[in-house]
Amino acid sequence: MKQKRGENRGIEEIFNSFVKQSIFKNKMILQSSYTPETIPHREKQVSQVASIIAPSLRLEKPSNLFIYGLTGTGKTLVVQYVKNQLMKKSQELNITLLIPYINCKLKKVADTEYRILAEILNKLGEKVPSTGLPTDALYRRFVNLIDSKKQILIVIFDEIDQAVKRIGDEFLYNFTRINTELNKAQIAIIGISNDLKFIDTLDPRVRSSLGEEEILFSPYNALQLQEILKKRSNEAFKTGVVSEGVIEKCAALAAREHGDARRALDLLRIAGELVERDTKDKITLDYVDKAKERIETDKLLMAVETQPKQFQLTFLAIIRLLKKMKRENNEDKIFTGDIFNLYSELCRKTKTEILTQRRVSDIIAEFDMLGLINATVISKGRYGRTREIRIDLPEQLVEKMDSLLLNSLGL
DNA sequence: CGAGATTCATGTGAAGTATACCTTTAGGCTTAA
DNA sequence: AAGCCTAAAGGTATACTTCACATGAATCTCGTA
Repeated sequence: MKQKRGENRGIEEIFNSFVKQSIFKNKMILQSSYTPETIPHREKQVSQVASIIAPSLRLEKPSNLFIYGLTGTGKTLVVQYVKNQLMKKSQELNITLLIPYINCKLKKVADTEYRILAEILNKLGEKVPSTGLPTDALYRRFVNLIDSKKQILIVIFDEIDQAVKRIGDEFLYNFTRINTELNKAQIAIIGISNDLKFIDTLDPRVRSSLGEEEILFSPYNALQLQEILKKRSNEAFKTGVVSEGVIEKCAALAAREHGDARRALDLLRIAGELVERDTKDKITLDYVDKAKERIETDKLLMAVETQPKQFQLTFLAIIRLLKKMKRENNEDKIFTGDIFNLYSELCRKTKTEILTQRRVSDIIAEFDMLGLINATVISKGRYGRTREIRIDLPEQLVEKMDSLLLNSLGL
Protein backbone atom coordinates (compact mmCIF):
# COMPACT_ATOMS: atom_id res chain seq x y z
CA MET A 1 0.00 0.00 0.00
CA LYS A 2 2.70 2.36 1.02
CA GLN A 3 4.63 1.29 -2.02
CA LYS A 4 1.73 2.04 -4.25
CA ARG A 5 1.19 5.49 -2.90
CA GLY A 6 4.83 6.21 -3.38
CA GLU A 7 4.58 5.21 -6.99
CA ASN A 8 1.56 7.33 -7.51
CA ARG A 9 3.24 10.32 -6.10
CA GLY A 10 6.15 9.67 -8.40
CA ILE A 11 3.92 9.63 -11.42
CA GLU A 12 2.10 12.67 -10.21
CA GLU A 13 5.39 14.44 -9.94
CA ILE A 14 6.43 13.47 -13.42
CA PHE A 15 3.18 14.69 -14.90
CA ASN A 16 3.36 17.92 -13.02
CA SER A 17 6.86 18.62 -14.06
CA PHE A 18 5.80 18.20 -17.64
CA VAL A 19 2.79 20.41 -17.33
CA LYS A 20 4.28 23.15 -15.22
CA GLN A 21 7.73 23.79 -16.37
CA SER A 22 8.14 22.75 -19.92
CA ILE A 23 11.28 24.31 -21.25
CA PHE A 24 9.81 24.12 -24.73
CA LYS A 25 7.70 26.79 -26.21
CA ASN A 26 7.06 24.81 -29.36
CA LYS A 27 8.86 21.55 -29.79
CA MET A 28 7.52 21.01 -33.30
CA ILE A 29 9.95 23.55 -34.57
CA LEU A 30 12.88 21.31 -33.80
CA GLN A 31 11.35 18.29 -35.46
CA SER A 32 13.03 17.51 -38.72
CA SER A 33 9.68 17.32 -40.47
CA TYR A 34 9.03 20.96 -39.68
CA THR A 35 9.21 23.36 -42.59
CA PRO A 36 10.19 26.83 -41.46
CA GLU A 37 9.10 29.97 -43.27
CA THR A 38 12.58 30.81 -44.34
CA ILE A 39 15.49 28.56 -45.04
CA PRO A 40 18.73 30.30 -44.18
CA HIS A 41 21.68 29.78 -46.48
CA ARG A 42 19.61 28.01 -49.08
CA GLU A 43 18.07 30.99 -50.79
CA LYS A 44 19.91 30.28 -53.96
CA GLN A 45 18.79 26.69 -54.15
CA VAL A 46 15.21 27.64 -53.38
CA SER A 47 15.09 30.01 -56.30
CA GLN A 48 16.81 27.51 -58.55
CA VAL A 49 14.30 24.80 -57.74
CA ALA A 50 11.46 27.26 -58.01
CA SER A 51 12.48 28.48 -61.42
CA ILE A 52 12.92 24.95 -62.69
CA ILE A 53 9.49 23.76 -61.71
CA ALA A 54 7.69 27.04 -62.25
CA PRO A 55 6.62 26.18 -65.84
CA SER A 56 4.09 23.84 -64.26
CA LEU A 57 2.06 26.92 -63.42
CA ARG A 58 1.55 27.40 -67.12
CA LEU A 59 0.69 23.74 -67.41
CA GLU A 60 3.93 23.06 -69.18
CA LYS A 61 6.06 20.15 -68.21
CA PRO A 62 8.98 21.33 -66.10
CA SER A 63 12.38 19.75 -66.60
CA ASN A 64 13.15 16.70 -64.59
CA LEU A 65 15.29 17.67 -61.68
CA PHE A 66 17.98 15.78 -59.90
CA ILE A 67 19.12 17.02 -56.53
CA TYR A 68 22.03 15.60 -54.66
CA GLY A 69 23.93 16.36 -51.54
CA LEU A 70 24.80 14.72 -48.24
CA THR A 71 22.19 14.09 -45.55
CA GLY A 72 20.93 17.10 -43.68
CA THR A 73 21.93 19.66 -46.25
CA GLY A 74 18.38 20.79 -46.69
CA LYS A 75 17.47 19.03 -49.91
CA THR A 76 14.17 17.67 -48.72
CA LEU A 77 13.39 20.84 -46.87
CA VAL A 78 13.94 23.05 -49.89
CA VAL A 79 11.89 20.81 -52.12
CA GLN A 80 9.04 20.62 -49.65
CA TYR A 81 9.15 24.34 -49.19
CA VAL A 82 8.99 25.08 -52.89
CA LYS A 83 6.32 22.46 -53.26
CA ASN A 84 4.16 24.17 -50.67
CA GLN A 85 4.61 27.56 -52.24
CA LEU A 86 3.83 26.14 -55.63
CA MET A 87 0.71 24.43 -54.39
CA LYS A 88 -0.45 27.67 -52.86
CA LYS A 89 0.13 29.56 -56.06
CA SER A 90 -1.55 26.94 -58.16
CA GLN A 91 -4.65 27.16 -56.02
CA GLU A 92 -4.71 30.88 -56.54
CA LEU A 93 -4.49 30.38 -60.25
CA ASN A 94 -6.96 27.52 -60.12
CA ILE A 95 -4.61 25.06 -61.70
CA THR A 96 -4.52 21.41 -60.79
CA LEU A 97 -1.07 20.46 -59.81
CA LEU A 98 -0.28 17.15 -58.22
CA ILE A 99 2.96 16.74 -56.36
CA PRO A 100 3.15 13.41 -54.60
CA TYR A 101 6.15 12.95 -52.35
CA ILE A 102 7.59 9.46 -52.11
CA ASN A 103 10.17 8.57 -49.54
CA CYS A 104 12.08 5.64 -50.95
CA LYS A 105 13.95 5.03 -47.75
CA LEU A 106 11.05 3.36 -46.05
CA LYS A 107 11.40 -0.25 -46.87
CA LYS A 108 7.74 -1.08 -46.64
CA VAL A 109 6.80 1.77 -48.91
CA ALA A 110 9.23 1.40 -51.69
CA ASP A 111 11.30 -1.63 -52.16
CA THR A 112 9.67 -2.81 -55.35
CA GLU A 113 8.43 -1.08 -58.41
CA TYR A 114 4.94 -2.18 -57.55
CA ARG A 115 5.03 -0.65 -54.10
CA ILE A 116 6.37 2.63 -55.33
CA LEU A 117 3.62 2.89 -57.85
CA ALA A 118 1.04 1.85 -55.30
CA GLU A 119 2.34 4.50 -52.96
CA ILE A 120 2.01 7.19 -55.58
CA LEU A 121 -1.51 6.10 -56.37
CA ASN A 122 -2.35 6.16 -52.70
CA LYS A 123 -0.98 9.65 -52.38
CA LEU A 124 -3.23 10.65 -55.24
CA GLY A 125 -6.19 9.27 -53.36
CA GLU A 126 -6.59 6.13 -55.40
CA LYS A 127 -7.08 2.98 -53.42
CA VAL A 128 -4.87 0.15 -54.57
CA PRO A 129 -4.43 -3.29 -53.11
CA SER A 130 -1.10 -4.13 -51.56
CA THR A 131 -0.81 -7.22 -53.68
CA GLY A 132 -2.67 -9.16 -56.30
CA LEU A 133 -2.46 -6.86 -59.27
CA PRO A 134 -0.04 -7.08 -62.15
CA THR A 135 2.37 -4.19 -62.14
CA ASP A 136 1.38 -3.00 -65.56
CA ALA A 137 -2.23 -2.88 -64.43
CA LEU A 138 -1.09 -0.31 -61.90
CA TYR A 139 0.59 1.61 -64.66
CA ARG A 140 -2.58 1.58 -66.64
CA ARG A 141 -4.58 2.78 -63.68
CA PHE A 142 -2.03 5.44 -63.08
CA VAL A 143 -2.13 6.67 -66.65
CA ASN A 144 -5.92 6.71 -66.66
CA LEU A 145 -6.06 8.63 -63.44
CA ILE A 146 -3.55 11.23 -64.50
CA ASP A 147 -4.63 11.67 -68.05
CA SER A 148 -8.23 12.39 -67.22
CA LYS A 149 -7.55 16.08 -67.55
CA LYS A 150 -4.89 18.56 -68.42
CA GLN A 151 -2.61 18.77 -65.45
CA ILE A 152 0.98 18.53 -64.34
CA LEU A 153 2.24 15.88 -62.03
CA ILE A 154 5.55 16.29 -60.29
CA VAL A 155 6.67 13.17 -58.51
CA ILE A 156 9.26 13.67 -55.83
CA PHE A 157 11.40 10.65 -55.11
CA ASP A 158 13.29 11.26 -51.92
CA GLU A 159 16.33 9.09 -51.28
CA ILE A 160 15.96 7.72 -54.72
CA ASP A 161 19.34 6.04 -54.55
CA GLN A 162 17.98 3.64 -51.95
CA ALA A 163 15.24 2.50 -54.27
CA VAL A 164 17.55 2.10 -57.21
CA LYS A 165 20.02 0.17 -55.15
CA ARG A 166 17.28 -2.29 -54.30
CA ILE A 167 15.42 -2.69 -57.52
CA GLY A 168 17.51 -1.15 -60.26
CA ASP A 169 16.84 1.88 -62.42
CA GLU A 170 14.32 0.19 -64.65
CA PHE A 171 11.38 1.81 -62.95
CA LEU A 172 12.78 5.28 -63.50
CA TYR A 173 13.03 4.56 -67.15
CA ASN A 174 9.44 3.35 -67.22
CA PHE A 175 8.45 6.46 -65.43
CA THR A 176 10.09 8.85 -67.78
CA ARG A 177 8.48 6.99 -70.62
CA ILE A 178 4.95 7.35 -69.33
CA ASN A 179 4.84 10.84 -70.78
CA THR A 180 4.65 9.42 -74.24
CA GLU A 181 1.43 7.64 -73.31
CA LEU A 182 -0.17 10.74 -71.91
CA ASN A 183 -2.23 13.06 -74.01
CA LYS A 184 -3.40 15.76 -71.67
CA ALA A 185 -1.28 15.46 -68.59
CA GLN A 186 2.47 15.54 -68.18
CA ILE A 187 4.80 14.13 -65.58
CA ALA A 188 8.03 15.52 -64.25
CA ILE A 189 10.32 13.86 -61.77
CA ILE A 190 12.33 15.29 -58.96
CA GLY A 191 14.91 12.86 -57.67
CA ILE A 192 16.67 13.49 -54.40
CA SER A 193 19.75 11.52 -53.52
CA ASN A 194 22.19 11.47 -50.64
CA ASP A 195 24.73 9.65 -52.67
CA LEU A 196 26.87 11.98 -54.71
CA LYS A 197 28.06 9.33 -57.10
CA PHE A 198 24.63 7.91 -57.58
CA ILE A 199 23.91 9.44 -60.95
CA ASP A 200 27.00 7.87 -62.47
CA THR A 201 25.70 4.42 -61.70
CA LEU A 202 22.52 4.95 -63.68
CA ASP A 203 21.73 3.66 -67.08
CA PRO A 204 22.70 6.40 -69.56
CA ARG A 205 19.17 6.68 -70.89
CA VAL A 206 17.82 7.27 -67.41
CA ARG A 207 20.64 9.57 -66.51
CA SER A 208 20.08 11.91 -69.39
CA SER A 209 16.36 12.20 -68.82
CA LEU A 210 16.45 12.40 -65.06
CA GLY A 211 19.33 14.81 -65.02
CA GLU A 212 17.85 17.45 -67.27
CA GLU A 213 18.61 19.79 -64.43
CA GLU A 214 20.90 19.11 -61.51
CA ILE A 215 21.46 20.94 -58.29
CA LEU A 216 24.15 20.18 -55.77
CA PHE A 217 23.63 20.96 -52.11
CA SER A 218 26.89 21.45 -50.32
CA PRO A 219 27.16 20.92 -46.58
CA TYR A 220 26.57 23.69 -44.09
CA ASN A 221 29.58 24.87 -42.20
CA ALA A 222 29.58 25.25 -38.43
CA LEU A 223 28.73 28.92 -38.57
CA GLN A 224 25.75 28.42 -40.79
CA LEU A 225 24.56 25.62 -38.57
CA GLN A 226 24.79 27.92 -35.60
CA GLU A 227 22.62 30.47 -37.29
CA ILE A 228 20.04 27.88 -38.17
CA LEU A 229 19.98 26.51 -34.68
CA LYS A 230 19.78 29.93 -33.06
CA LYS A 231 16.88 30.90 -35.17
CA ARG A 232 14.92 27.80 -34.42
CA SER A 233 15.82 27.55 -30.78
CA ASN A 234 14.56 31.07 -30.18
CA GLU A 235 11.15 29.94 -31.28
CA ALA A 236 11.29 26.48 -29.83
CA PHE A 237 12.53 27.11 -26.32
CA LYS A 238 11.50 29.53 -23.66
CA THR A 239 14.01 32.27 -23.06
CA GLY A 240 16.98 31.49 -20.90
CA VAL A 241 16.72 27.75 -21.25
CA VAL A 242 19.62 27.24 -23.60
CA SER A 243 22.93 27.78 -21.84
CA GLU A 244 25.94 29.44 -23.29
CA GLY A 245 27.80 27.32 -25.80
CA VAL A 246 25.12 24.68 -26.28
CA ILE A 247 24.23 25.80 -29.74
CA GLU A 248 27.85 26.11 -30.68
CA LYS A 249 28.46 22.60 -29.51
CA CYS A 250 25.54 21.13 -31.40
CA ALA A 251 26.68 22.92 -34.49
CA ALA A 252 30.23 21.75 -34.10
CA LEU A 253 29.24 18.14 -33.58
CA ALA A 254 27.02 18.21 -36.60
CA ALA A 255 29.56 20.03 -38.71
CA ARG A 256 31.94 17.24 -38.05
CA GLU A 257 29.39 14.93 -39.58
CA HIS A 258 29.58 16.65 -42.94
CA GLY A 259 27.41 19.57 -41.88
CA ASP A 260 24.25 17.67 -41.18
CA ALA A 261 21.62 20.15 -40.08
CA ARG A 262 19.14 17.49 -39.21
CA ARG A 263 21.63 15.99 -36.86
CA ALA A 264 22.21 19.38 -35.25
CA LEU A 265 18.51 19.94 -34.68
CA ASP A 266 18.05 16.46 -33.31
CA LEU A 267 20.86 17.02 -30.88
CA LEU A 268 19.25 20.16 -29.61
CA ARG A 269 15.82 18.63 -29.36
CA ILE A 270 16.90 15.44 -27.67
CA ALA A 271 19.06 17.41 -25.27
CA GLY A 272 15.99 19.41 -24.41
CA GLU A 273 13.91 16.31 -23.90
CA LEU A 274 16.51 14.79 -21.64
CA VAL A 275 16.68 17.94 -19.58
CA GLU A 276 12.96 17.92 -19.24
CA ARG A 277 12.94 14.33 -18.14
CA ASP A 278 15.40 15.15 -15.42
CA THR A 279 13.15 18.02 -14.42
CA LYS A 280 15.96 20.47 -14.84
CA ASP A 281 15.32 23.81 -16.45
CA LYS A 282 18.47 24.54 -18.35
CA ILE A 283 20.16 22.78 -21.21
CA THR A 284 23.80 22.44 -20.34
CA LEU A 285 26.69 21.15 -22.37
CA ASP A 286 26.75 17.69 -20.87
CA TYR A 287 23.20 17.19 -22.02
CA VAL A 288 24.36 17.66 -25.55
CA ASP A 289 26.78 14.82 -25.06
CA LYS A 290 24.06 12.65 -23.64
CA ALA A 291 21.84 13.51 -26.58
CA LYS A 292 24.54 12.54 -29.01
CA GLU A 293 24.94 9.15 -27.47
CA ARG A 294 21.24 8.72 -27.29
CA ILE A 295 20.66 9.46 -30.95
CA GLU A 296 23.25 7.05 -32.17
CA THR A 297 21.96 4.31 -29.95
CA ASP A 298 18.32 4.84 -30.73
CA LYS A 299 18.73 4.81 -34.43
CA LEU A 300 20.36 1.42 -34.48
CA LEU A 301 18.18 -0.09 -31.80
CA MET A 302 15.17 0.96 -33.77
CA ALA A 303 16.59 -0.62 -36.88
CA VAL A 304 17.00 -3.90 -35.06
CA GLU A 305 13.68 -3.73 -33.31
CA THR A 306 11.66 -3.28 -36.45
CA GLN A 307 13.12 -6.26 -38.24
CA PRO A 308 10.96 -9.32 -38.92
CA LYS A 309 11.43 -12.33 -36.71
CA GLN A 310 13.72 -14.30 -38.97
CA PHE A 311 15.96 -11.29 -39.39
CA GLN A 312 16.10 -10.82 -35.66
CA LEU A 313 17.06 -14.42 -35.10
CA THR A 314 19.80 -14.10 -37.64
CA PHE A 315 21.04 -10.95 -36.04
CA LEU A 316 21.00 -12.47 -32.60
CA ALA A 317 23.02 -15.37 -33.94
CA ILE A 318 25.55 -12.93 -35.33
CA ILE A 319 25.86 -11.03 -32.06
CA ARG A 320 26.16 -14.16 -29.99
CA LEU A 321 28.72 -15.73 -32.22
CA LEU A 322 30.83 -12.61 -32.32
CA LYS A 323 30.81 -12.41 -28.55
CA LYS A 324 31.82 -16.03 -28.32
CA MET A 325 34.63 -15.63 -30.79
CA LYS A 326 35.90 -12.65 -28.89
CA ARG A 327 35.90 -14.60 -25.65
CA GLU A 328 37.42 -17.80 -26.90
CA ASN A 329 39.71 -16.91 -29.76
CA ASN A 330 39.98 -13.16 -29.43
CA GLU A 331 38.78 -12.90 -33.02
CA ASP A 332 36.32 -10.30 -34.18
CA LYS A 333 35.17 -11.86 -37.39
CA ILE A 334 32.85 -14.75 -38.16
CA PHE A 335 31.59 -16.61 -41.22
CA THR A 336 28.27 -17.43 -42.79
CA GLY A 337 28.31 -21.15 -42.04
CA ASP A 338 28.78 -20.68 -38.32
CA ILE A 339 26.08 -18.08 -38.20
CA PHE A 340 23.71 -20.41 -39.94
CA ASN A 341 24.38 -23.17 -37.45
CA LEU A 342 23.75 -20.98 -34.45
CA TYR A 343 20.76 -19.50 -36.18
CA SER A 344 19.27 -22.95 -36.73
CA GLU A 345 19.79 -23.73 -33.10
CA LEU A 346 18.01 -20.55 -32.07
CA CYS A 347 15.17 -21.41 -34.41
CA ARG A 348 14.74 -24.76 -32.76
CA LYS A 349 14.71 -23.12 -29.37
CA THR A 350 12.06 -20.65 -30.38
CA LYS A 351 10.14 -23.19 -32.41
CA THR A 352 10.57 -21.12 -35.53
CA GLU A 353 10.86 -22.57 -38.95
CA ILE A 354 14.43 -22.68 -40.17
CA LEU A 355 15.13 -20.88 -43.38
CA THR A 356 17.64 -22.20 -45.84
CA GLN A 357 21.19 -21.06 -45.78
CA ARG A 358 20.60 -19.46 -49.13
CA ARG A 359 18.02 -17.20 -47.63
CA VAL A 360 20.03 -16.46 -44.50
CA SER A 361 22.88 -15.47 -46.74
CA ASP A 362 20.62 -12.90 -48.35
CA ILE A 363 19.45 -11.70 -44.96
CA ILE A 364 23.03 -11.18 -43.89
CA ALA A 365 23.63 -9.21 -47.04
CA GLU A 366 20.68 -7.01 -46.14
CA PHE A 367 22.08 -6.32 -42.71
CA ASP A 368 25.23 -5.23 -44.41
CA MET A 369 23.24 -2.81 -46.53
CA LEU A 370 21.59 -1.46 -43.41
CA GLY A 371 24.99 -0.80 -41.94
CA LEU A 372 24.35 -2.89 -38.86
CA ILE A 373 27.18 -5.21 -39.70
CA ASN A 374 30.22 -5.18 -41.90
CA ALA A 375 30.29 -8.05 -44.34
CA THR A 376 32.81 -8.68 -47.07
CA VAL A 377 32.99 -11.64 -49.35
CA ILE A 378 36.41 -13.17 -49.05
CA SER A 379 38.05 -16.31 -50.25
CA LYS A 380 39.82 -18.39 -47.69
CA GLY A 381 41.62 -20.28 -50.37
CA ARG A 382 41.60 -23.97 -49.77
CA TYR A 383 38.99 -23.39 -47.11
CA GLY A 384 36.41 -22.00 -49.41
CA ARG A 385 34.68 -18.73 -49.86
CA THR A 386 32.44 -16.93 -47.46
CA ARG A 387 31.39 -13.66 -45.98
CA GLU A 388 33.58 -12.27 -43.31
CA ILE A 389 31.37 -10.52 -40.83
CA ARG A 390 32.14 -8.08 -38.08
CA ILE A 391 30.33 -5.46 -36.09
CA ASP A 392 31.70 -1.99 -35.63
CA LEU A 393 29.49 -0.83 -32.82
CA PRO A 394 30.12 0.03 -29.18
CA GLU A 395 29.98 -3.00 -26.97
CA GLN A 396 27.37 -1.42 -24.79
CA LEU A 397 25.07 -0.97 -27.73
CA VAL A 398 25.53 -4.54 -28.86
CA GLU A 399 24.66 -5.61 -25.34
CA LYS A 400 21.47 -3.57 -25.51
CA MET A 401 20.57 -5.12 -28.85
CA ASP A 402 21.13 -8.53 -27.36
CA SER A 403 18.71 -8.00 -24.53
CA LEU A 404 16.22 -6.32 -26.80
CA LEU A 405 16.23 -9.32 -29.09
CA LEU A 406 16.00 -11.78 -26.23
CA ASN A 407 12.97 -9.91 -25.09
CA SER A 408 11.17 -9.67 -28.36
CA LEU A 409 11.94 -13.24 -29.33
CA GLY A 410 10.81 -14.55 -25.97
CA LEU A 411 13.97 -16.40 -25.13
C1' DC B 1 60.86 -23.91 -56.92
C1' DG B 2 57.13 -22.24 -59.57
C1' DA B 3 53.19 -22.85 -62.79
C1' DG B 4 49.06 -24.79 -63.11
C1' DA B 5 45.41 -27.92 -61.19
C1' DT B 6 42.59 -28.85 -57.27
C1' DT B 7 39.62 -27.91 -53.58
C1' DC B 8 36.53 -26.16 -50.30
C1' DA B 9 32.57 -23.43 -48.38
C1' DT B 10 29.69 -20.61 -49.84
C1' DG B 11 28.37 -16.77 -53.13
C1' DT B 12 24.94 -16.07 -56.66
C1' DG B 13 21.55 -16.51 -60.35
C1' DA B 14 17.42 -18.68 -62.15
C1' DA B 15 13.48 -21.05 -61.68
C1' DG B 16 10.02 -23.06 -58.89
C1' DT B 17 6.68 -23.10 -54.72
C1' DA B 18 3.63 -21.51 -51.03
C1' DT B 19 0.97 -18.01 -49.27
C1' DA B 20 -1.76 -14.13 -49.07
C1' DC B 21 -4.40 -11.29 -51.37
C1' DC B 22 -6.84 -9.20 -55.57
C1' DT B 23 -10.45 -9.02 -59.47
C1' DT B 24 -13.92 -11.00 -62.11
C1' DT B 25 -17.73 -13.80 -62.79
C1' DA B 26 -21.62 -16.49 -62.09
C1' DG B 27 -25.07 -18.30 -59.31
C1' DG B 28 -28.23 -17.77 -55.62
C1' DC B 29 -30.72 -15.10 -52.55
C1' DT B 30 -33.25 -10.87 -51.22
C1' DT B 31 -35.97 -7.04 -52.21
C1' DA B 32 -39.12 -3.90 -54.31
C1' DA B 33 -42.33 -3.22 -57.68
C1' DA C 1 -36.35 -7.97 -62.65
C1' DA C 2 -32.84 -5.57 -60.32
C1' DG C 3 -29.57 -5.50 -56.75
C1' DC C 4 -26.55 -7.53 -53.58
C1' DC C 5 -23.72 -11.12 -51.57
C1' DT C 6 -20.75 -15.07 -51.81
C1' DA C 7 -17.83 -18.51 -53.54
C1' DA C 8 -15.10 -20.16 -57.13
C1' DA C 9 -11.82 -19.33 -60.66
C1' DG C 10 -8.00 -17.17 -62.33
C1' DG C 11 -4.24 -14.17 -61.49
C1' DT C 12 -0.17 -11.50 -59.08
C1' DA C 13 3.59 -10.12 -55.66
C1' DT C 14 6.47 -11.55 -52.26
C1' DA C 15 9.23 -14.45 -49.36
C1' DC C 16 11.30 -18.40 -49.51
C1' DT C 17 13.27 -22.95 -51.45
C1' DT C 18 15.71 -25.82 -54.76
C1' DC C 19 19.02 -26.56 -58.08
C1' DA C 20 23.10 -25.69 -60.34
C1' DC C 21 26.89 -23.30 -61.42
C1' DA C 22 30.55 -19.65 -60.28
C1' DT C 23 34.46 -18.02 -57.39
C1' DG C 24 39.09 -17.33 -55.96
C1' DA C 25 43.04 -17.95 -53.13
C1' DA C 26 45.35 -21.56 -50.09
C1' DT C 27 47.14 -25.89 -50.99
C1' DC C 28 48.68 -29.66 -53.75
C1' DT C 29 51.06 -31.80 -57.76
C1' DC C 30 54.48 -32.42 -60.68
C1' DG C 31 57.80 -31.15 -64.16
C1' DT C 32 62.05 -28.78 -64.41
C1' DA C 33 66.37 -26.45 -62.99
